[in-house]
Amino acid sequence: MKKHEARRAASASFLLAQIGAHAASRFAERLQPLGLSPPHAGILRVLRGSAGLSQQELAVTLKLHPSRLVAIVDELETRGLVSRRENPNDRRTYALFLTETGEATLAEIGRIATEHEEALCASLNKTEREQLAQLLQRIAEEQGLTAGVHPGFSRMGKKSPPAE
Amino acid sequence: MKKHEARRAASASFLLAQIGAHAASRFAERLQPLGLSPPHAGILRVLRGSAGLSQQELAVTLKLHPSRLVAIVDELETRGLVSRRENPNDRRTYALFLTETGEATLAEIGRIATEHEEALCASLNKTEREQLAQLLQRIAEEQGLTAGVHPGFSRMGKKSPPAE
DNA sequence: TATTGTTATACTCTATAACTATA
DNA sequence: TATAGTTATAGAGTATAACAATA
Repeated sequence: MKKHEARRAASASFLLAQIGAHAASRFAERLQPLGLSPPHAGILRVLRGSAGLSQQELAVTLKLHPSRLVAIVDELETRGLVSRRENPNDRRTYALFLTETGEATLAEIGRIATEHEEALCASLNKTEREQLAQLLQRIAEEQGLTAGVHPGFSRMGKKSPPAE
Repeated sequence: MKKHEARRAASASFLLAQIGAHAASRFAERLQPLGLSPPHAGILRVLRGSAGLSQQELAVTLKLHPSRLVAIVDELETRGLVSRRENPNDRRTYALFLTETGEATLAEIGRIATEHEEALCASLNKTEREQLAQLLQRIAEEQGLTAGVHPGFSRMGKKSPPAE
């Protein structure tokens, strides 16, 4: 079977969807050794910036259904990465905090993210990467995407065996 | 609850995953009025370039499981967009072709894709879009992504109610 | 015996909504 | 009565693998 000759000009939108899915998938793979999924990492990251959030607030921030968030927070708590503290003012809610282990894990995730970025953008030099990031940033803003919130969190499950 | 101040510098990889998921989701929405999903569109597009492919070959090209491809081709055939012709040389296989309706639909998909591209890149001018496309193209090539094959096809189902 | 296309089964995941405790 | 968190149920979707026909 003959291969398509080289690569034809593709639209930016298709390339974005294609590379985006690839990037998300690879990042998830890199996270697997830690037993974490991208949503886990997202929660840890938000919690570093806004400690003490309730699950309700966290669900709104990350646009996750509360029922789904419960399971993820349960896992994070079981692993000792996040702690639920009781709220004296409203005993219905929990205030969520990173534990020390959680912070250490988050640092490790940061290293993984850096490696991931490096691998993904290996074909671009520093200037080009900044150029790319700036263009993407403008698209993200104009499209109304919230910083740090991945629309695909809803579907980025726990285990996605690397096809074949 | 206080909003995060403005948008902090995000990594290119996160932006790619974020915008990529957004782009894929929006494109799927635009396709919905036609009753088609991105995988449907992908098959039609491949078939235009390589008419007469067998399902097996198509499955390999698009990296879809044969069992899944059957269902999608069934739908396309039912809608009269694709026809299965018997292969005299090997009666186990079908040769797949676009029908006239299929070609017309593909043209419509092309218009939709153009609108989509326009909407997604509204914040960039022509030069910037080309710049972006070039950078993305280089990443795609270096990452070994096949032209026209979306890794997320496997997961881009039929109906994904536009969450509010 | 190997391969194409197909069908059937099982499994995973997500959302809906019912439930408990507190406000 | 309304809301936070939780749990249970049901629904959708995918992959695994068994099956029939042909090579």
